[in-house]
Amino acid sequence: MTKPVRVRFAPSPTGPLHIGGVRTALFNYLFAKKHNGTFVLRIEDTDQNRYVEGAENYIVESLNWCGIPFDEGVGKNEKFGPYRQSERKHLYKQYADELIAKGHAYYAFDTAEKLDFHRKDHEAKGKTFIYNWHNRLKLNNSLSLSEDEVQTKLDADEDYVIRFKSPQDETLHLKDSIRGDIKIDTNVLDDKVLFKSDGMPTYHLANIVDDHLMEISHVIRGEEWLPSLALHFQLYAAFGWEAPQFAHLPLILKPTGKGKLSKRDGDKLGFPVFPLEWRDPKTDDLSRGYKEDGYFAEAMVNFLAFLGWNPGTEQEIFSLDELINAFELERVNKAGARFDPDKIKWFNHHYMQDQDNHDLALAFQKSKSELSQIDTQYIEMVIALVKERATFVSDFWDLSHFFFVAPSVYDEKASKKAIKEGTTTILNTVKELVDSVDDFTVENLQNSIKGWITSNDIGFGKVMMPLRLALVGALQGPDVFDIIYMIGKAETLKRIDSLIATT
RNA sequence: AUUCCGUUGGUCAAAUGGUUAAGACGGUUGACUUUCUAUCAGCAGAUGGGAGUUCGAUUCUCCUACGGAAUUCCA
Repeated sequence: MTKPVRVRFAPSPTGPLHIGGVRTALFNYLFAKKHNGTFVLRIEDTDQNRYVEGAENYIVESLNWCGIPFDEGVGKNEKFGPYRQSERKHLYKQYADELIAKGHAYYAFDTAEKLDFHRKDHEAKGKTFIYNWHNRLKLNNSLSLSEDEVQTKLDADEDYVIRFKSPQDETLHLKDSIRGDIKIDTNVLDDKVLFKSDGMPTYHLANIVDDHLMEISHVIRGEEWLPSLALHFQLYAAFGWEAPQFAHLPLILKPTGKGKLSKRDGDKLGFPVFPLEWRDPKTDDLSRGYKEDGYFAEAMVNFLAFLGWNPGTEQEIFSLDELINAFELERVNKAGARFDPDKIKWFNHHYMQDQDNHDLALAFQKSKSELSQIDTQYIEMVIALVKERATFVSDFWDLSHFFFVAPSVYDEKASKKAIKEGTTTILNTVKELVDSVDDFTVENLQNSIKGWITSNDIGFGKVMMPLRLALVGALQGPDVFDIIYMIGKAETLKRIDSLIATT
């Protein structure tokens, strides 16, 4: 008796998909998979003016990179195709006509300029202009004009739009899975345009027709659509169709300041808002992407899943499968969530630890010309040592350059802290000790040097700090003995000599 | 201006009509008898305000404040 779950993600190709869109897609995907349903991608390109070259392809690639590919859509399992609304253009007019025939819609001949004038005029008087029962008889449409006049205009090929006839004095009861019941007084609704004079439907009509034709069972979309819900409900009723269930996701807000996260915030605030980088075909501006910035798709997905949803347990790290399993629409929050760039870094650091060292080594090697001649296996061992401190592959060089190149300068502060009276003598002894270790292992090195320190009661700091400075050039990095072992005896002795030479 | 939605520490957030209101990020302190951006441990920090219902409200209702969204022949 329950219908199969079919959800859709329906972006318009007006630019790159931003992080809020990715989250909407993700929640749709999770919901679909959880219920063995189908995740549909539909391209809502009814506004030809805003069409951007490459945006559609970008959307598809982004979903793929995130690991949440669509099951059905453009170029894939086209059972209900086509999936671009521009290619479905011929479908919509008949539905608009049907509404006119049923008395739910009407022709309107008012020009955009005229309406604009009315809006401004009302605004100047502190009122809001609403095209509805209140004033539609004073305007230029098939309700105010005689049948002959209307026919004459239509015959003369005059521009017209088709508007929904919003009822007077009714109370609508809307249902939203996340927000519960919402009551709306129809008197505040306006007669929305359903069909534009350019022959294309508006979002509202196309959306309802397509969701119906594609047998969408649940509409999961952003909260910015909530004000349109009343219209959409009425449209389903006017057609006599069963409406899908609606769920409006909370907005994603800017990390600081006011308002929802917008496409321009990213470069302004220093973090990406797009999954992949995007070059604007018109301006040639490049916007950063999570992928190129070194984020792992799993980390981004995990983070995004927690923006507006949580499992109610203390678990925070979720694989995609675990998310599918745990996801429930009922646990989605109502309030908008602020985007936190720090938290996604934390997720990335976590996922970094799970990455394969060999893969990381290859990525690291590719990113740094200094490493091109170095044995990948050596790089892999280095990564094993520094990974726990890394959030991105791009962190590796700062964390590990001394495994590949001897320090050329010594950090000033560190030198002050590490080099004291007697340091030269100590370093000379360390050299002898290192030199005398025949079986060159971390353990033997440790036993030798630590043993010497303890038995002579010298103090670890006095030895370890200058030694570290000699090897690294600063007071940082992994265990000193690991470093010695990795760079080898000869290089170690050389570096100690270099430091002694400066004192 | 109007309509709708929302409001738990700086941020993400849990929980309940009834003891000290979880946890995470960030912050901070300490430990790791060598560093640290890592790790571990500790600490600080919250139910916007006002009424009402109730024995009791952060939880339910109303008002208010604040925030957000929408009011396009954009989606």
